[in-house]
Amino acid sequence: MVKFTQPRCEQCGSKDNCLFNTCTKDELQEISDSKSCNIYKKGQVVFQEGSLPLGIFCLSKGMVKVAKLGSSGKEQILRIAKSGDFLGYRSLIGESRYRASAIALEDTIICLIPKAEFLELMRKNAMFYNGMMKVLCDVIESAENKLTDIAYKPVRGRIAEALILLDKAFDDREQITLTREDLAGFVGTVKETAIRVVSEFKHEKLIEIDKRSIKVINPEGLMRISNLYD
Amino acid sequence: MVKFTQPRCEQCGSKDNCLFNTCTKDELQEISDSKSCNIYKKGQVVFQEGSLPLGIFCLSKGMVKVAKLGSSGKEQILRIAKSGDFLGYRSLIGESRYRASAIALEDTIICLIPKAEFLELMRKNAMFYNGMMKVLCDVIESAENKLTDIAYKPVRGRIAEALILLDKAFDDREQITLTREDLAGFVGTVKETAIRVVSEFKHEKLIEIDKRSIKVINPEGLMRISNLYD
DNA sequence: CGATCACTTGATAATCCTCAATCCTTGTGG
DNA sequence: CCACAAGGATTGAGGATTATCAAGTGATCG
Repeated sequence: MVKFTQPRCEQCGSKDNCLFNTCTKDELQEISDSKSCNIYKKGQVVFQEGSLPLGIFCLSKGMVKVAKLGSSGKEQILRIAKSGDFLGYRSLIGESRYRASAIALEDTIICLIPKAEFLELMRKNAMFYNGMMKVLCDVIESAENKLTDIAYKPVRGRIAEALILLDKAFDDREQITLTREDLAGFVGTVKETAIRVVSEFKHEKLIEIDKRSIKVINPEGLMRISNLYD
Repeated sequence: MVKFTQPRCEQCGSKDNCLFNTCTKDELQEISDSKSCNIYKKGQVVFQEGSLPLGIFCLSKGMVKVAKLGSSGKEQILRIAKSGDFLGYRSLIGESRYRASAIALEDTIICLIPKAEFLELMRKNAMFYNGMMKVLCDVIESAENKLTDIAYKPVRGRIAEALILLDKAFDDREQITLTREDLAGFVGTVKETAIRVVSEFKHEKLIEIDKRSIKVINPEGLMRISNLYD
């Protein structure tokens, strides 16, 4: 275990694209004082489907997949969280166990804000409360879109769409560094099928492959494929 | 058009299983004064995907499907709302257009509470605000479950699961009166496939069919089939 | 430099969709 | 009250899509 000084929200590199930007200086200080931060290595589990939430996680640096186990042990990735995003709020607010697991896609820094502190903040800060509500609405929207896509859009269209989404999500890296298996889990198919489609896209010059990472070079083309089935 | 006296929340048959049960007498009166109610006949559209929300709908009597259009015009049913349920809150709170349509499954009575009134209520009544938040969390949970099921659980398992869910949703009727096409839309398949599976379940004595409606007679058996693929 | 993990490819098979034809139920107008 | 129209339910055949299984190859890392 690396020695590591607990970072404070005030200095956090993600403080601007985080809902905590609705907080006052005092509130931020209180959060900083009460939270506890951790380094999670690639592949490490942040929280596990079925366990009880003790607070909410705030992703300071890195990327995390939020996934559920589906039939025959296949993993459905619900969303990919980036720095500044919260994790585990649904279970905390909904007062239930985690319905999905969170797993680091790379080495990350994640802080845990205790439940009491988070609820207190929601009570006190209306902007924060409203912001959380908007976040919940966005999550609903994207889940329902994904649901509809998986139901009726063929894999080819879903992967085209996913690559466009991921291209935006990974914008600071210029490349999508997801495993083929994770990409498959993201669109609800299996590794082999994902590989075949990705390989098609490469031949069609819609993407380029550098080692394992994918670089989108023709987003319009992907968009067209995605919308072919609308 | 039938003449029809505007019902008031205080007398609404669904007032107990409605979030408005967190409201004070005064608040309820204010809502009643500001809302406008309507009869929607079976098949009638309550609101349309893509249009702008003017308020939230409260379902006083009847059942409504909330559905999105998927690829090649297929309809994905996101959820089925019952009396006491709200409709259209996601778009209102998320400040977006409707991402799905709501269509009456039978003759219904639905009230429209103006946006301003609803937002005012959220501001004033913390219990109501909290209740809405819980509702949003529940919607996320069920959307994500459905998403995962559609991704990896075969149709047979999905229909078994849906019949159990619908059996509860339709509890006051003892029968599930969905069209086969709606059932198909609910689980993300096509009419013919749904028909075949339903017919299998009938032969396996898990359900009975009376005219068009489905009656679950062996929920455990359906549950077993649903979980076969977990 | 072996070993592990990710990626790739091909053959095969299961699942599910599409299309087309037909039947049954329900409601409606004469 | 009956005939007919319309919509829903059903069935079968055929085919497309996607999953599964097996057998590799290439990359990465201690």
